Amino acid sequence: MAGLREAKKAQTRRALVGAALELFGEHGYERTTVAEIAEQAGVSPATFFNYFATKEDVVFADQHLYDEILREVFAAADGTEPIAEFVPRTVRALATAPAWSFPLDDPLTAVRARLIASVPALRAGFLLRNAVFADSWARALCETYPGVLTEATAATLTGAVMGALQGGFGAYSGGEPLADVVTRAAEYVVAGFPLSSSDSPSRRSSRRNRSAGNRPRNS
Amino acid sequence: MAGLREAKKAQTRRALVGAALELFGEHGYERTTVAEIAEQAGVSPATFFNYFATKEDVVFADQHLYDEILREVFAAADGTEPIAEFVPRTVRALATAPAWSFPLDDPLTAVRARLIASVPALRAGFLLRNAVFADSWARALCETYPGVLTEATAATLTGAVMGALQGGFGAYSGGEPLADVVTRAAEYVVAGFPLSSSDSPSRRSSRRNRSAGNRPRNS
DNA sequence: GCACAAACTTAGAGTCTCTCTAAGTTTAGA
DNA sequence: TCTAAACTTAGAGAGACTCTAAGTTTGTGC
Repeated sequence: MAGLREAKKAQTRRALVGAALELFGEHGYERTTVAEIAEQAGVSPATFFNYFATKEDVVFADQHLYDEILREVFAAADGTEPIAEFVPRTVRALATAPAWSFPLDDPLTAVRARLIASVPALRAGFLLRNAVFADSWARALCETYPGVLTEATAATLTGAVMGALQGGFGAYSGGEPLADVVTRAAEYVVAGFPLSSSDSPSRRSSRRNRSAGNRPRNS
Repeated sequence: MAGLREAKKAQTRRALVGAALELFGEHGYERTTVAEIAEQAGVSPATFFNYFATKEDVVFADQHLYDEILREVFAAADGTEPIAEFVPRTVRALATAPAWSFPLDDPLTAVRARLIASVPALRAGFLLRNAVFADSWARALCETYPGVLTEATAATLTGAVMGALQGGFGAYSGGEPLADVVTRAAEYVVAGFPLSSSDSPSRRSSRRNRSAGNRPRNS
């Protein structure tokens, strides 16, 4: 029964994340001290740093879940699927999986998104984590498609995809489901953006059908 | 006229940047204190924060020069050049202009590049500045090509281009001139990556249309 | 030259993040 | 129950950064 210690740790960790996001949402990130977070969670300030290396880390507590999704997608890949389809499919898997231990409709989820978008230090941390993620993504692509992709091309590709996701996410204003938006962004990156004047935004959907994913192969 | 004061300020600023990069290169970023930088530059620690808001800022002292290059490129643009050509041309302008007040062969330039690549805090700051840069780039594109680009598409595009540059730069190992590498990366983003097996990297220049897959593929 | 105003520099006190160490407390397993 | 490992904690301290008040230098009008 080695469960008691583990359960207590998970509980403390969760209490710290919850307390932090609550206080951040109420008073702002900079104006909330680690001491206040620890007090709200019922532990000492020293314990906070036992669970998170930095104050920033508490906002990205669940980042590692995306790594697992990536691992799963690549574990099921055999390198026969065209890269131009595999990459957008990977993006959709990342966008649709619930990689966050709070439910999507939890207020703290919204607080977290707003913090990352508005606090420069957190945005920088987010971008850094994404860049590291893009690095391992590129490495995995090279291993799954040996000979097809150079390291430089893979790094350029995954960097572009992550950049497109970030840019698209920043300009996202609701409406269309986010998973569709980011998947299309990935398709644009691998297959090219619709930029010629005859390919106006209003006709984008017809172009999208042609590009990747599922079928209508009516070229 | 007020020339003496300006000159002295510029001299102090330059002394601080030089002292900082020298000490960073010698002892590392974290192990160098602001007090040491100030002493080496012959001013008080308080003065350091008169010139730079943070210790990190001293590494990115000349970032604003890229903004000026972007402004110049867009000032000379009239919106008739195809976006698929204009964007890579912009990238080449950014890559070839000497946007750094130390010469390219100055040892401090190499120190700076190595620091940004190896110190997480600096890499994060670099990425944040790039993201802000991508934002204003997207805004300028929307203004130069009204009606052709939505805000979301422009943000996705410039995000992808910056991401591609970062990824390609990270995997850069010399050989080909860097300006060529990043310009080609931008071309990949706007027009699509050469990903099918018949389209090997060596003959990318003959790649013509931007459909997702001209793929004779054995699936 | 001289005095005044603005710009610039500085010391000092203080807050907060983060590190490290040593000591106390709790849990797992014999 | 006893022991060893894991976990928590207080306390001391370094260092980035802020703020204020005081000193110094520079440009301008006389």
